[in-house]
Amino acid sequence: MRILIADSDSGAVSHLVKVLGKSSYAVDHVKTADEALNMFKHYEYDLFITELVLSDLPGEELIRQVRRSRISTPIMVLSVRTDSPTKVAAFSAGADDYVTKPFDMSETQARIQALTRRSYGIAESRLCVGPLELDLESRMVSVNGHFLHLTSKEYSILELLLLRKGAVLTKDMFLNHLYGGIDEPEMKIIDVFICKLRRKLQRFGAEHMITTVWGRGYILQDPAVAAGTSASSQGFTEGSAPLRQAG
Amino acid sequence: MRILIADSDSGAVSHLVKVLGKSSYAVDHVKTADEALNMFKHYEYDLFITELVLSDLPGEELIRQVRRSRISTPIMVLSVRTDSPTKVAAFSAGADDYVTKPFDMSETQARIQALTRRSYGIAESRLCVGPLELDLESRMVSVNGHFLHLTSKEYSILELLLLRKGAVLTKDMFLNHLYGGIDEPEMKIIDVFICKLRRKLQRFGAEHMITTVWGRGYILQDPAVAAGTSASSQGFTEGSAPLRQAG
DNA sequence: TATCAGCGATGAGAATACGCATAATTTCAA
DNA sequence: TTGAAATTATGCGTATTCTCATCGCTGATA
Repeated sequence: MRILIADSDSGAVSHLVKVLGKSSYAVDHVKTADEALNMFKHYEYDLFITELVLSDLPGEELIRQVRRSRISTPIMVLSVRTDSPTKVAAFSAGADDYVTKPFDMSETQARIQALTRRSYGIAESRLCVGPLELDLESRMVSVNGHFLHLTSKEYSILELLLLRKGAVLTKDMFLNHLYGGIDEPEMKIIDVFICKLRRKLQRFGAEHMITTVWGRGYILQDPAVAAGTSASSQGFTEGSAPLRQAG
Repeated sequence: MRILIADSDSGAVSHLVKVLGKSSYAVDHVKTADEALNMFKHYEYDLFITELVLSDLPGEELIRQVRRSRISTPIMVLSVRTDSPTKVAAFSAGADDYVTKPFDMSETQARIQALTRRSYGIAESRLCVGPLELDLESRMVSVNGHFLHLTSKEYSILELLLLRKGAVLTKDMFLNHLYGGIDEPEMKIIDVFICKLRRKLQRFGAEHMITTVWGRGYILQDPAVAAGTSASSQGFTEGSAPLRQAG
């Protein structure tokens, strides 16, 4: 899960950055609107958190520019200003949430969670596919009722697979989901993690859930459902369900 | 835009109902969780606003039940409770926003707008022509319900054909779609892929879908529909239509 | 009808991607 | 600081796909 934070102040926000980092969010932290816009040019984010007062541009204008660039990433505003007109202006510029400083850490985390899952069109924090269950909040993963011990990266990969189940995900997408803009490792590690994930899933009887799509990437499917199709190596249900929940 | 509000208290909320009604939202107002669940059975909403304290069920439990019914409508909680654990619990049950009473009307309206505007514009990822179906997300292709195993390039070609169905596509277009200008192989390769595609489609009864336009390129059509229509649809017509089916 | 360019089909070698093991490096808690 | 776990890098055998050369055929044109 990838977050961009634009904030010049280094107080409570830097604490937030740390907390999020430890929750295995990939956080990029910039100090100016210009830097933020630049990051948006190169990377995709699941959430953008911004101050309203940045040195080079009013935050509200920044939000407007982001939206004008057709970036639909959810935006959370963090600000000391509590007056209603300011809030309304932020929302109408394109913000999705507004949190006033000083903020309560756990509430803010909950809001961040709500915004990120919503950006995938998902309403619940528990995701299921066949025998596999993943809870976005507690980061617990179970297969047929057995809880798996996943490392942070393994979890992140499985998380993305579940958030976008039924879609082919390229290694680029995984890299983007797992790492901050700078110093991404080589693409080849993704298949190492996939390999490890598969083995852990298999240990409790969840085989053939992660399918390789040659030359493209990987896709997560319920093997029980996919089994119905004979001729192809990668089956899928006939007349299958809509891939995205309305939201 | 359709909104369901569950609230037993008739003070500020009834004012909200009025205001929203005037803003051309269609608002249904119920007083109990039971009524709310009943409404969800019969109607679809773009937003659900609920109190946390309802006479028959804790609001948090109501949210959970809604989510369990696979209803992914955004949920806003309105409550007098301001403590962080309560908020976190609401979010984790599946809420998308939490507003404390007494609430500021204009801010709340802005939040409502932020929640509802996201429900627009969900892209359709499935393309169909006759017996042929292609899903852009999962890259699955089926013919008469049989799933095909296509290689990466084969898929890309079929994808372009479907995205621009009914139009003549030149080999240049295919090359550009497949290689994006860098390291392009010989143009002849397109023939090869088209040939392989045709054979795979044929295997499951989809014949004559990809038609050759001599000297120009290829076109995808539903054979059942195209039977009557000659290929005058492209503005490329030079006398009689030079169409030929491969055998 | 002759001629020529475009198309269909095939198969084999080249190129590429993948799975997995293992090794090297980093991180983090004790 | 040290040791264990996690992360990253590398290497290689295997599997799959891509590409090209080739040949026979088709349609356009004069």
